[in-house]
Amino acid sequence: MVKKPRSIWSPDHLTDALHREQNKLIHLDPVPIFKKRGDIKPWLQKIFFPQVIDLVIERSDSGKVIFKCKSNIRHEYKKRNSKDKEENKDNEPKFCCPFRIRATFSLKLQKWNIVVVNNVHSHELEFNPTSDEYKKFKKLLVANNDLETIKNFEELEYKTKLKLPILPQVMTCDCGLTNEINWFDVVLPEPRISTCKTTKRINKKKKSQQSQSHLSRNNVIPMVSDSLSSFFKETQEQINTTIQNVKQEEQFALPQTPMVNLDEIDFTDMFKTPKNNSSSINNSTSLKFVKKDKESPKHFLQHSSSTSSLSSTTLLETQPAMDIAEDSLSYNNLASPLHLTEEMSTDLLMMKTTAIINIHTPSMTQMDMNMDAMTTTESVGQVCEDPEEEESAVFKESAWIGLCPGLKLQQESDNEINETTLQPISEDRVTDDADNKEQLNSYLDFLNIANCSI
Amino acid sequence: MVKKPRSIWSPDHLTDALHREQNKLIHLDPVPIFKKRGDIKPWLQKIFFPQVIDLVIERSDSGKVIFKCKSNIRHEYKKRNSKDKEENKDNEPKFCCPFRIRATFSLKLQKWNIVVVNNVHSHELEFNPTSDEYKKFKKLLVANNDLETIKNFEELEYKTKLKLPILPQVMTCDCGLTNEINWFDVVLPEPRISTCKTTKRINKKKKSQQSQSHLSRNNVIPMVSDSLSSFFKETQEQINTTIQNVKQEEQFALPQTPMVNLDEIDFTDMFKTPKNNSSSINNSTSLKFVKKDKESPKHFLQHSSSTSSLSSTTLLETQPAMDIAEDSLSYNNLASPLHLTEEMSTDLLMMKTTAIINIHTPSMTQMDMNMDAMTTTESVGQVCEDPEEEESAVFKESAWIGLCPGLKLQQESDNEINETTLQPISEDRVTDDADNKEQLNSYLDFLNIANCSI
DNA sequence: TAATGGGTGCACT
DNA sequence: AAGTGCACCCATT
Ligand SMILES: [Zn+2]
Ligand SMILES: [Zn+2]
Repeated sequence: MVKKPRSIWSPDHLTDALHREQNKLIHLDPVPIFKKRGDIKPWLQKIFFPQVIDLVIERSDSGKVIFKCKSNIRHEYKKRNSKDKEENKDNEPKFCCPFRIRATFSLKLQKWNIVVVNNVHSHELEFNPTSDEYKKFKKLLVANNDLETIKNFEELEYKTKLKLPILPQVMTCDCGLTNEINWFDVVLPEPRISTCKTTKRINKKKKSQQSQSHLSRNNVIPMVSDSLSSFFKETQEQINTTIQNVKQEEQFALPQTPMVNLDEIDFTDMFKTPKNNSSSINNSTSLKFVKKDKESPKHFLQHSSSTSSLSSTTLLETQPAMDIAEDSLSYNNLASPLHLTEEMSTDLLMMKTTAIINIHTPSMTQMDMNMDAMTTTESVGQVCEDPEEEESAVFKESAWIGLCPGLKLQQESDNEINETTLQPISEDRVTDDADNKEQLNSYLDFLNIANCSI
Repeated sequence: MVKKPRSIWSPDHLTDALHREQNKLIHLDPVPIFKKRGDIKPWLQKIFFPQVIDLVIERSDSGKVIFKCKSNIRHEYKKRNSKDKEENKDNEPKFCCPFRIRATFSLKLQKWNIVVVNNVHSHELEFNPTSDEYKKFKKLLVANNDLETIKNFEELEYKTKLKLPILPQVMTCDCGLTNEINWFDVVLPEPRISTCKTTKRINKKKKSQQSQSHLSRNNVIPMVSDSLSSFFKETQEQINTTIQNVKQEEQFALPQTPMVNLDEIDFTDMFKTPKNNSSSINNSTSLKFVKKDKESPKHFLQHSSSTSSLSSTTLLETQPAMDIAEDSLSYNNLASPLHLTEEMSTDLLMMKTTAIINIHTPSMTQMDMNMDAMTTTESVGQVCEDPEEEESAVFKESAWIGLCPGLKLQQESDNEINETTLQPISEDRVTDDADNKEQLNSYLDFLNIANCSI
């Protein structure tokens, strides 16, 4: 049983936390002292509505409150498919988003601890000012005469109406390093998701078409940034470790932490196709890391809001990458170096930051991710399999799977790819060199499959 | 879409209704005038606790209340399997009993109508005086100072403790014909069920062993009575039709209704093996019906509590019967006459009644029955099947199926039989003649498969 | 509360 | 990320 890694974030930097820690528990700290357990939900809503997450209570008792996303399956489904009711009724998916927030009362500390348990979603996120939860929330704000918050949410509603950016907002901090860090002009909040049910099978031939159509929607950080960022995992882990130490030892110390200077990365041969055998995955990267002093790693993490959280589409079209995925689903670093084109370098420069680049490739479908998370549990079961056939596909089952009854993992076939409902980002900005592009795709496949979160 | 047949029963004869009408809607009439919808549940509990059915509300609003069996999956499961918790947690079935009672407020009639919607269960029924629902119910009785009911339930508890018969009770009626009708000395309430999850696959060779072990438990009406009773379906239907008419036309008229006089049944060649082709199933039986005047059919039905509701075990071991089942799952009468041994005749005489004999062969497993009920709905879906394989088993899905996520119908194999958790009744009391026995078994198989409810 | 079916928030157990 | 009893919803017809 593998324990999920923990991270600790201030609620003030929730945006960052949610975008970075897709595979970690997110402990929110500090949090207010709640007098009643009923006070928790409004507080969470105050910080999660702007994250376009509509919370409801799943279960609660005197010592625990479990929050989840409000089910909007009906609306979503209707929106997508207003006709063919009879036929669709059966296919209508259950709402099975695994995102949870757990609030538990610690008797020892006499306070409520709040943890984001599963920071992924099975659905698109959108701010819905007409939702019941939001209406109730606003009523409460009025009742509490919380004018400041009311004003903020009126602004949020206004922005939503005008299709202005919602999530993109400067994260202010008193460290003096925040100013240059800002969001790129993302218009709509990006789903940090892929979904189990909205994962569609499309013919591989349609891929470029799809990319094209999606390209025009958002103006986003090019994919290469995400790809590149996958190289920094090791560094990030070192930093995280250090941060934990700092937290425990001395809050404001400035430890010697390995930092990445992009100028010093060795870009030679970066686009070589990755080897097909999984044993090579664990090799170290060819990146050279340089230490950069006089930077607080804590600040560093907190200011990473400049990175894009936009998810790239899942592109499982090349066989090598798929083989790797099947053999070894790991978060290890890449075996081979990545080749950077001039344009990529430009993109990197545009970021004007030495921050570690976050990658949010919802590479696996949501269910894949659940499957991955599942391995941290001990439960093993059979789902949807004839008990007679022992050699038929048996896969581990978790409570998450249980949320989507009737769901079955799809097996890849050669001429199909999984396309999620995510907006793919502009592939063509990466390079015009066909060869390089193919190699890049191979890499992206791998990155997607490995679900790197650096 | 086939509509489920309706039946109308007085709550005073609920025992009969539940034992007879396994495949019909049971409209309870008359029912009290309920002032609040909250009054419905206590009233239902008052009459359903003695039926060993522990009701809870599934869903309610101002215009309807849906009741279902209280989930006791935890207890049941623990009882059966107290160790291996970790492993069992995954296999632990969801509670999926299809039994429902629907109370709807009729605006037109300004009254609540109560209908038993699906009179089958996926679990054993047992009276549990320690259940929460029962405790709450008793508190309410005390609060209402309902001494009579309190006394009755104390008696019920007392009987339960001493393992005395609970359900067997004389149905009193002012018609003067009730006295001779009584329950046989059944000690424990018999489950009118088989269950989806407790259906076990055992080797056919163990069958006689199983029968033997079960034989000693209960003293019950021999199986032949049930078998014989299947001949009376047509009559029953005529009676039912007549009853409907009587109800509508003249409540206390004494119409000329076909009645069965057992002395006049032609028992010749009764044990011939049924023909294998389904077309013969619809033939009329060779029974001779004699009309018996001066009997109210209404009374007749109401006094049927003398019949046994004990379910026989599922014996799908003979191929002919199975073929019939596959070809045509119907409620039609038997094609061939049934042969009665002397002992059977004695058994029949023991019943001392001309009441129609009820047959409650939970022949199909619970899920089979659900599947059958399913055909009354329009929903068709795929469950647990790879969408890629079009030729793989696809079966209709209903809401009931949905109650048991991950459940899959089992297909019969030649050397296996389905044994339910039901207590099989004494096969060897029927006859010692091996030939006859085999023929009888064939018949029983058919009866089981046809799930006759006469 | 036209009748009838189902989803789901959430606190009790 | 307890399972479920129950009620406030909404859906279709
Ligand atoms: Zn979600
Ligand atoms: Zn039941």
